[in-house]
Amino acid sequence: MTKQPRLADVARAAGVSTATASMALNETGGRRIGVETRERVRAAAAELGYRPNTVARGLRTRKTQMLGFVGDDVATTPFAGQMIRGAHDAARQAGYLLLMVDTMGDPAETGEAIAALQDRQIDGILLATMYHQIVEVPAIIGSTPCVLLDARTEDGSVSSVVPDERGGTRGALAELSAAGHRRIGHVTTIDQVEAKFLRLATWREHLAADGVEPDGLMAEGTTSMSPGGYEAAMRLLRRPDRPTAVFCFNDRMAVGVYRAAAELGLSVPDELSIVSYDDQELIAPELVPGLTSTALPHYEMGRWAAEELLRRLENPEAAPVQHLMPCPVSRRGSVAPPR
Amino acid sequence: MTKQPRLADVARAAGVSTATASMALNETGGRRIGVETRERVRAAAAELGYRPNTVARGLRTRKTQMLGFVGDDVATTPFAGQMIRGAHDAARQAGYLLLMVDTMGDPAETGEAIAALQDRQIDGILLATMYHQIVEVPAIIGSTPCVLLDARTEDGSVSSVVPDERGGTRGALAELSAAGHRRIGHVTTIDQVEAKFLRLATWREHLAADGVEPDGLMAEGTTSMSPGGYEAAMRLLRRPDRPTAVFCFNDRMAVGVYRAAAELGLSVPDELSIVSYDDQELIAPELVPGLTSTALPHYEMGRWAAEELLRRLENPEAAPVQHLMPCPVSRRGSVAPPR
DNA sequence: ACGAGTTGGTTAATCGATTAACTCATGCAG
DNA sequence: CTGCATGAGTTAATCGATTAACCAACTCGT
Repeated sequence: MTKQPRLADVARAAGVSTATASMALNETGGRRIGVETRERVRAAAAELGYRPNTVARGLRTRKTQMLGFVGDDVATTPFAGQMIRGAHDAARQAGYLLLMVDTMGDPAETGEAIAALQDRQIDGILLATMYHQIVEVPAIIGSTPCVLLDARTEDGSVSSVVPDERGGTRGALAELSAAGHRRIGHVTTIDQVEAKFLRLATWREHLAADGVEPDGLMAEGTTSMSPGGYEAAMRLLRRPDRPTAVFCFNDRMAVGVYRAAAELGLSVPDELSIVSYDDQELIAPELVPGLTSTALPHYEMGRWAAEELLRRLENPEAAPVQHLMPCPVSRRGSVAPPR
Repeated sequence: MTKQPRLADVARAAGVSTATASMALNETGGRRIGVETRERVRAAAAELGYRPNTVARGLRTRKTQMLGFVGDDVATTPFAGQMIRGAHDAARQAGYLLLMVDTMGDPAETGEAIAALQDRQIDGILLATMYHQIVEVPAIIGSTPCVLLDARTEDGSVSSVVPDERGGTRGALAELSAAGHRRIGHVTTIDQVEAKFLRLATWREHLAADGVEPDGLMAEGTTSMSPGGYEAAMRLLRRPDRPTAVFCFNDRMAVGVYRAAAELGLSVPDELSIVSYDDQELIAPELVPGLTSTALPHYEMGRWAAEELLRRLENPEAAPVQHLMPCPVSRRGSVAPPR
């Protein structure tokens, strides 16, 4: 295979200068280039199979058509893939590619990662965390356009997208209320994370709006099937005044709740309705009965973040946007009217 | 913040030419640069916070310190993350970054992805598939160095790494044999994939070596908990001469086998031992009892592939290597001696 | 028929490094 | 005292595009 043709080769083949060739191919330079010439250049480029060298172009224009994706743990969470994919799809549609770095949650590593990306002249950075949290943007990011994914800053100085936890929680609880439940329990995590606070607060509000006292209706555990979800559910369900339905912090804990219910002889959903959060592919649809669960919109968040970043590249002066992505409920068989 | 310093700025600050500055910083050009000068340049660079512009360097050297990672489905499989992470870690350690593209399994898209990566002058390409298969390398790849990840070619003309399915299967079966099982059933998938063929063949060999007839000991189903694993297991376990142990194609199907066993009143592991493949984080350790399962070494394969690719960049003439990555067994509670 | 606009290009500078080729002392053998 | 290494840098070309600044030839309005 001979060497890749350069712009100069195309220009020569079309009998014009490289300047003309460049302008013809890029539709740039206004009305300068005649229709017939443009066609000739196009034909020559197609004939030679010319592909512009993005590195050379990048050097001149300072734009590389690459976006940096910095994640704090790409591998171990099952959600990461969807976030990356969303960002990837949006980027690719616009002709951009994603340059990925995983920092394993190490702040020093994050700084180096951002620097490494900047060295490569990426056009912008997506800063992703693997669960919803409040972060500070590293100073090194400087004036590089940046959007936060599944995270936000305290002051809202940077565009960001996070799941609408309150809306998602209301959606899950609405499933229970619609079925007639009032005494709705909550099995939550001991981890002090943003998602916990928001889901817990929304659950409290929901009960309050319904005139129900939350005392004795909440139990905490580690974020795990067992002992976390299981033991918390046991504490909740062994009470004489046990709830008729439970809202779980997430699907993994919900597995423990199923187990506890089975052990106590409570059939789901007839004697105990269950709703949850996360809608994990390997869990929610596979439980018997299927678990009604609110999905975290990772794909959509990834997509939105990349689109927002691209928008900011066009228009760097636009005010930052804090976006709440809706969390849709996947309705399955774990909800029924209370007995 | 003022503009990034260029090499020329460093050179001026150190009172030398850019050529000298470049050679001093890169340890290149042999003994040309005096010790004292080198130090002076180094100090100036550090002082100014100089970082070389990789785009400019790439244009000149035709090396971008970037590797392309082309996956056929980055998002939907839970394994992808580990593969990416392995490749990422190896690349990063060597100063490389990963440029990712997901083709969603579309061959046309794959071609475009490779072209897009080549336009960006990536130094090499990792071609990953999300499950072990035999592929052809797209012609467009030309002379770009390339390593296959979780795939191989028919003719072995390209370096590749795939899981050692036979070794992994022998490992799983050895757990059962060591416990004293001889009539070992196999629940496998109807999908005609490489993994199925290899695991099935190895299981047959294992039985043959033990003088056991495989008739009636195998059942197929879709690759799912239910109906796949469940129904296949039911067919196998309802027979009067049912096996005392089952080797499952993967963890998802094993969940169905657990369910079938429970339904038939067979306790695991006392009345039925179970081993499986994949060792999925959300499944194998969470079942009760924990499922003994052979892990697919995705992280290690990703790492090996990137390392091999980097080796080939150094030495493009080296003969291609077909690597089999060992699959270690995670021992849990699902195996006991037959009654 | 002359200056002012268009049209449709071309020339050459530039982006920021790397590196081949050259220069200029010095040292030293013969 | 000539001539050839050797050491330590410098000059300038180069990678492959983009684009600001020019330029020549026409078209018109007055």
